[in-house]
Amino acid sequence: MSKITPQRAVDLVVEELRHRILNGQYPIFTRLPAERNLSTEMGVNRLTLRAAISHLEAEGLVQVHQGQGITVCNYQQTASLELLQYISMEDRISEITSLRQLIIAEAVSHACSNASTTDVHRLHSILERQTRTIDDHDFLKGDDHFFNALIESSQHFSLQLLYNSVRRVSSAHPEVGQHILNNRAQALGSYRSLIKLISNRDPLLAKKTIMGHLTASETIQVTEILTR
Amino acid sequence: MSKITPQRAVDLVVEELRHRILNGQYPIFTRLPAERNLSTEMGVNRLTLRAAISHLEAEGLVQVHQGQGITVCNYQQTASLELLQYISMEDRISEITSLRQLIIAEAVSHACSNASTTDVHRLHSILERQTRTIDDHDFLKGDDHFFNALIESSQHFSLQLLYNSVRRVSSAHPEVGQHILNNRAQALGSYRSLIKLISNRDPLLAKKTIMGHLTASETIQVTEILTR
DNA sequence: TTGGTTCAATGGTTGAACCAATTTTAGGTA
DNA sequence: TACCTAAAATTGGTTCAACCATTGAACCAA
Repeated sequence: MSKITPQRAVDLVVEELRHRILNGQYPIFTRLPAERNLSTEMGVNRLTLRAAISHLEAEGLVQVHQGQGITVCNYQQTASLELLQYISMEDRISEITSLRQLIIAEAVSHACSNASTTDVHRLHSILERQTRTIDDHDFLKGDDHFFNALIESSQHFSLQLLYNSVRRVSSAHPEVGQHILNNRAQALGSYRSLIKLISNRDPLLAKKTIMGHLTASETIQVTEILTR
Repeated sequence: MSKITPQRAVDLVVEELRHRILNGQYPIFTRLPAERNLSTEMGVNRLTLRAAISHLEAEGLVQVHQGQGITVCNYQQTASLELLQYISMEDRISEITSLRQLIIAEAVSHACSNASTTDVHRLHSILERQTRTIDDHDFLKGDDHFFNALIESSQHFSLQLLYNSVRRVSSAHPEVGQHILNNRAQALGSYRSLIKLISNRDPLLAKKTIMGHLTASETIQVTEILTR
């Protein structure tokens, strides 16, 4: 059960400022109001505002220079994937799902080389549990669990970190989760397929299969693997 | 010319704490010393320490709960790619280069559909300039410039953000840049190839070419395109 | 044992003050 | 007028001391 902690003042300030920046209220390369003015306007102490600025700095949204002020970054070139959590994706949902696909393909490919038999068993047991999961929320948690386990078994640290961002972005945009729920059967099928591909231990074939770049003969081969 | 600003106290604290966390001096799931003690130990005011904590929180390294303390996150599951800037990559350099490759493949594929003729001209002119660039540092800047332009022309916002992280990680690890410099001719050749693939406007073929997943007939086709 | 109260520890916030870097302004000089 | 310089104003950086809010543990009473 998640605890509902009333947000800290600093969090509210972070959200408000982020919102203003992403809305263009504080355009790129312009300066924010001076700390003293901004803190007064937002009804918090200057130090609270500064903690918020420190946070936004870490997100790549602003840059601070003593004596010069706080400048809005061209975040398209400074921010990271984390930014997607906070912007409306609308027609860009496909960007995330395709990115996710890309990551999975790469992860499975590496898992073919690096996954232990324990890893494979773990994936099987998660799949098993998912099969019996009815509740929507639980299913999404299980789905995340599966892919986390998959990526862990690839032993690819960079992919793991990348997937962390994708996961957060996904959960910030309910459409992504809904898409999974709308295709449960397909999801369960893909779990099974991915596990089989990993068990087959052919990195290149796995990648091609997931990305759909197969030749005719490869297609036959894969069909055989998946129906085995 | 980059200005050498003496680091702020808060930056030094951020670096020190990050170092302690990544070194395991503050193990995962354990609590940091209380703010009052930690700030005293580090010789800064509690508020300066708090600004640093706010930064580390944004990086996904710690979690703060009032009355409970500051807890070190299991950053393998909470941090983003940005973390790679701060850890020794050693044998993981290939992870970054392959990730970069993956991004480029996806970007070129999208550029095939979305790049304007202006974009292509721009890529040509960057390539032109790179050909005449001698200085190592300038070459790396041009290289970055080229791929930035490439990814911009893909009009894939998520990829752009992702590439931002990869760029920062790369420049944090000199080996990556050195690898490029050691293969200049190859780099220039790949620029040329990528431009041609984009001009050819075949997303799937471009992707397969870059990822090396080609059939015999496709190989012939690509050879023809690249020598055109 | 259960339930509530108290208390100590910890983070959250505030106000005022002063330091440091930068920009702007005012004045003077050529 | 044009340019340089020094003073002043602006802006972020840091510190101190105090108090608020939440949490967990210890304690006590039913």
